[in-house]
Amino acid sequence: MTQSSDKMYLEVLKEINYLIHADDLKSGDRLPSERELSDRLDVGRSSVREALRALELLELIETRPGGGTYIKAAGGRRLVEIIASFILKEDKAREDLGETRLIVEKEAIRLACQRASIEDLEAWKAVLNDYRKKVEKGETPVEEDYLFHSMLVKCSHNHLLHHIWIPLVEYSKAALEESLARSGRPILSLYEHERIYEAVLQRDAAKAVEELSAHLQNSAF
Amino acid sequence: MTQSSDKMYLEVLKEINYLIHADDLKSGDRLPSERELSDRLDVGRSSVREALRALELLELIETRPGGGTYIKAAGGRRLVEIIASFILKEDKAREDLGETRLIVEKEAIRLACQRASIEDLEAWKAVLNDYRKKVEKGETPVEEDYLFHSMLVKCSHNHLLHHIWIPLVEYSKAALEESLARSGRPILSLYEHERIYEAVLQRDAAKAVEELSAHLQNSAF
DNA sequence: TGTACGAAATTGGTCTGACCAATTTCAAAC
DNA sequence: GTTTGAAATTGGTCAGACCAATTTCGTACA
Repeated sequence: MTQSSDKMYLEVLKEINYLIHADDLKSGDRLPSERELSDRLDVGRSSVREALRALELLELIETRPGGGTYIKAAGGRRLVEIIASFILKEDKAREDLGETRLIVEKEAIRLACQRASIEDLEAWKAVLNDYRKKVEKGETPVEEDYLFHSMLVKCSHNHLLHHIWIPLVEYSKAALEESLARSGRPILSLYEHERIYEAVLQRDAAKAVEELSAHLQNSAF
Repeated sequence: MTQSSDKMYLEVLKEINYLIHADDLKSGDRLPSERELSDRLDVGRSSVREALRALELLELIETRPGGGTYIKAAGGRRLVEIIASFILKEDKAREDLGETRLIVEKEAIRLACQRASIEDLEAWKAVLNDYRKKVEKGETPVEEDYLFHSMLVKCSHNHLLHHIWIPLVEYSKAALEESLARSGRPILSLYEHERIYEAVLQRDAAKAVEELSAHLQNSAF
């Protein structure tokens, strides 16, 4: 543990990562206790905790007092909030964000046209229906809008693309809320969502991309 | 400091974030010392350190022994590596990787055709020349191949896209080495690189995408 | 007055130990 | 076999010690 110039917590992270790969640990599996890691790696418990806090913030692990430390399915939402507050102080970053989101969603919808299963499309339709109900009640469908786009990217069946997309859309949340708060925008957005959905249902990639691009532009993100 | 159900380190993160915004701190600015934060926030120094380690891993801050803690320009490379190492344990993930890399590079090269500056193109040409020299010496141009593609994505002038691309290509490194080790592949790859570069020089997006796609396919990643 | 040097102070890095709350495990009783 | 309670284990927080690295400050000298 003294062979490297890295800080202890980084060494601990490496060992944890190695352990996960060596033991083929998956989401839900339990890591050794803090004290055991401390003994095993011959470092102080504080160093172990520092490493674990870093992983916890990334939502890669979950700690339960008295229960232990568990691997978590990769999420990243809180992480995104934190990064956003540091990053989005520059105008260039905002431009790149919008552009990158468009790139990811356009490619995702192309793949969705090939790969969306019947079940996918039914789940997506349900989300669309929830959106309509919200709009009819005069409420702002922020969460439903998120879910609509999330389904879109999930229908690509490229998990990595979805992971990349999540932080992108989180950054756009504030802009989305403003957009949907504009008079008449929710019903128009619903209309656009329906056209996007129909294009994917018809497996028409060119039309889907066209409708999606128009939608994102009209949303003024 | 005892008003919330959150863990201490999360409370500390919130306060640090508040401090940064309140004092309009920028990259390079110094945060209060660990001991000062500990006093100010009425928490143990360990809790402060746990919070700082989490931010450090995100490369949002930099700590210098004896010197203090500084805000860093947002990087994110290590972050992405760590997330990827957790995500990329599944076969499906590997398929998604190749596909996602193709998506990112194709979109990047489209943007490069619009945005590459004269300086960009000169730097890229220099990389291509290094590649040629390596091949003529009979050496395997692994690093030069990486740099060629990195330049390609940088010419898009979308920093975010480049950040996303880096881990994608890191995970393709092994496959790249195998590919370039095949007899005759380096010279062929050089030829393909030149055609890609020429297309971007001509600002011909369709041709650039076509040449790039063929190249990535021939590389058999 | 300006510069150089050394000591003191400050800062981050690591470890240990104490103690508490939450959970899990284990043994005994029924 | 089930239930209950005690003991053990686990994470959470804090304090303190001590070391290495850096910064600051005071003094001496030109």
